Amino acid sequence: MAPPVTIESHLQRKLEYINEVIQNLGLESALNVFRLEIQDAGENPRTTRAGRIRRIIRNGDLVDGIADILDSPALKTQSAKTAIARDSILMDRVILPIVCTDFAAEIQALGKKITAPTNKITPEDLETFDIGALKDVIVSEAPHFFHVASHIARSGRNKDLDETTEEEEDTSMGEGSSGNGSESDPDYEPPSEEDEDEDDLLADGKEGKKKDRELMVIVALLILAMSYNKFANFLQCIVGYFFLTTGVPKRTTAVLSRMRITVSYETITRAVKRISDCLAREYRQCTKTELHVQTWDNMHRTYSVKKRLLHKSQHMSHETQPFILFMHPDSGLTEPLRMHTIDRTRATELNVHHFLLDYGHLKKVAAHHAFTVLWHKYTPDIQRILKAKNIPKPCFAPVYQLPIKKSCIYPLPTLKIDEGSIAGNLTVMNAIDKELGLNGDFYVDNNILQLTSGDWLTVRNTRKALCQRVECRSAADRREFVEPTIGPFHYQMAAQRCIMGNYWGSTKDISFLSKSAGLIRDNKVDITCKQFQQCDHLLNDIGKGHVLAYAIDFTGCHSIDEFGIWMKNNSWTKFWGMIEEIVERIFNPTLIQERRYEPGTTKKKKPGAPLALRDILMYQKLDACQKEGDVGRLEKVMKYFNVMFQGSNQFNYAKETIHLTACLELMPSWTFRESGSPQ
DNA sequence: GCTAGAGGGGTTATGCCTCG
DNA sequence: CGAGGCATAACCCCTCTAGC
Repeated sequence: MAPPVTIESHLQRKLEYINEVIQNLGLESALNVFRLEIQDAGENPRTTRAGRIRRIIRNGDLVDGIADILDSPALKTQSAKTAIARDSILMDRVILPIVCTDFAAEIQALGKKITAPTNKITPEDLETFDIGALKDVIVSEAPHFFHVASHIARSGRNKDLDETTEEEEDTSMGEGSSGNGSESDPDYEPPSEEDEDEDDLLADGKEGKKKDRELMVIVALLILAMSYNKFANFLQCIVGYFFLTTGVPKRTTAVLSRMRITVSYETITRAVKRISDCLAREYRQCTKTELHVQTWDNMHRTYSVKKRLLHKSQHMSHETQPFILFMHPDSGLTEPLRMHTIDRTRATELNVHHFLLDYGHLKKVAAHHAFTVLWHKYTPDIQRILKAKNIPKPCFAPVYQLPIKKSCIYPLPTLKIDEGSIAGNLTVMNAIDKELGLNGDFYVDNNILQLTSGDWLTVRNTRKALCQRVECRSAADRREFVEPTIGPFHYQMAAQRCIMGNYWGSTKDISFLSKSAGLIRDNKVDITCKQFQQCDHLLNDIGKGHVLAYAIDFTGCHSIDEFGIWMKNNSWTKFWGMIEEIVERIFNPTLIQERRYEPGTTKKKKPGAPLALRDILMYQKLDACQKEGDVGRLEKVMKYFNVMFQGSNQFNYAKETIHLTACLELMPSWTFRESGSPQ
């Protein structure tokens, strides 16, 4: 079939012809001829030919010669590759050593590129860590090995790796190592298909849980690289840092470091020290020029230490943990605040009308939250009735929404100071200034307003400390530049405590929170609200339950199933009317009174589910507007809790809410009181 | 029944050795 | 020559048990 070979034929055709001739002789490949010669030389060592071959092997020409043969265009044909791959002696004795030498060189070269000396590592290395970038390094430094490893892990199947023509070793290795991979071999195909099925199953069944074979290959290669060179520890360093920061026990790290999945524990601590030094330098630099908020809070720990006391007994340790907060670079808030942006004297204008509640707004928000509860339970039904009327899903328009950006937080070294006292607070402020390398004169000279933050105790003590200093001579000593502000999170905690205190009650009454907590066997929740998250979940769940209960009550249904049927057969007007009715009931004082007392008497009926629902809906709103960054709504809902705090024993919060209202509405030269969303 | 101390589990710091 | 890892000291905490 093929054209006859003549002297003018193309070189490729000539080589193919030689190949054909060798195969017709039953010798399979040119390399096989060479192998037979070596064998022959072994059997008849006294011949001159054997001596020549020994010399070739001794001089190292053999490897070069084989490599030349492998590089020859003749071996680009599939039949030649198959011939080599099938020749086990040739594979084991000749090709494998050549290939392995190349692979070792690749891995060593790779090792030089991924070092991360732990006393040179920087925070940027951690931030910019990207497994994709590591893969790029691997592909550029160890392309052949990566190719082979991908083949073994069968991660590169879908890519057209088989089309590559530049490396014969790999293709032959790949086929050779996966069981003489030719089409005729029956052992080869079935596992492949089975494997593929498993892959599909994984992809269908568990979304996002598919095996990341490429990642496995990358990690395997990086571990191999570390076996040559312990300094090739980039990935291991990152993993180790992750372990240390997530509280993995040292013994676990020790085990994994033996497998070179991480570096050793000592190395990790060195890296952590180095990183903390870097960060300290960074925040010291940034605090001089950028807007930042100094936050601190106290930590009480009980120590049971023998050595530090004469008698072994528990003692309380008071420590303070300061933080520095920077705004996100994109938020546009990087300039420090200046002194003239606030006018403290305007606080005297504070009047009772600043605390009047906007009931219309609160009702609207409550209706929205009640709607959300029903939406989550009856989404298809509500969607259907919305579609029938062709109206969009009601959503609450933000009042004044700030863009939510992640701020940058640096923890400062923990101070052995109790900030519970006024003097302690001053000490904390001085210690922070010392840590940052700033002093009072810096703020005064640059006309900078320094924000501090914390819980209400911190804020109160800071302010009292400032009051004590009012007689100092210089502005720097008076610390006039300090403006304490509160974090809404502590506000929410106080609101939670207040609600819990109001409705905790006894375990005997079904409408009290303690009964509900007991019913679901939630023993982490208590009246002190030590477990914020648990209490949060309980309040939200009870809020949902109350909304549903009200809805069932209003529609005259007797069970939740009946209400489900009602939801299927109603109109939008009836549905929304029901929600408005619920809100009206919980916000109307007359209706509440009627519910609370027996008609015409002062005898109390069962206490306040409507009030509890109202407070919980307001609490949910407080939570939601914090999450959405809606300062306008926050301001309105804070007034609701302000009134509540005034009647509670949360004295600090009662007082500070008033102060906060002045801070928000009167003192600054800017305002949050725009109507509607700024965008 | 109480208590001191042994002993084991665990963490952190540091000196020293090895190896790239 | 310096980074990484090992061995070890120092320390804390908890539990168990012998001895009173």
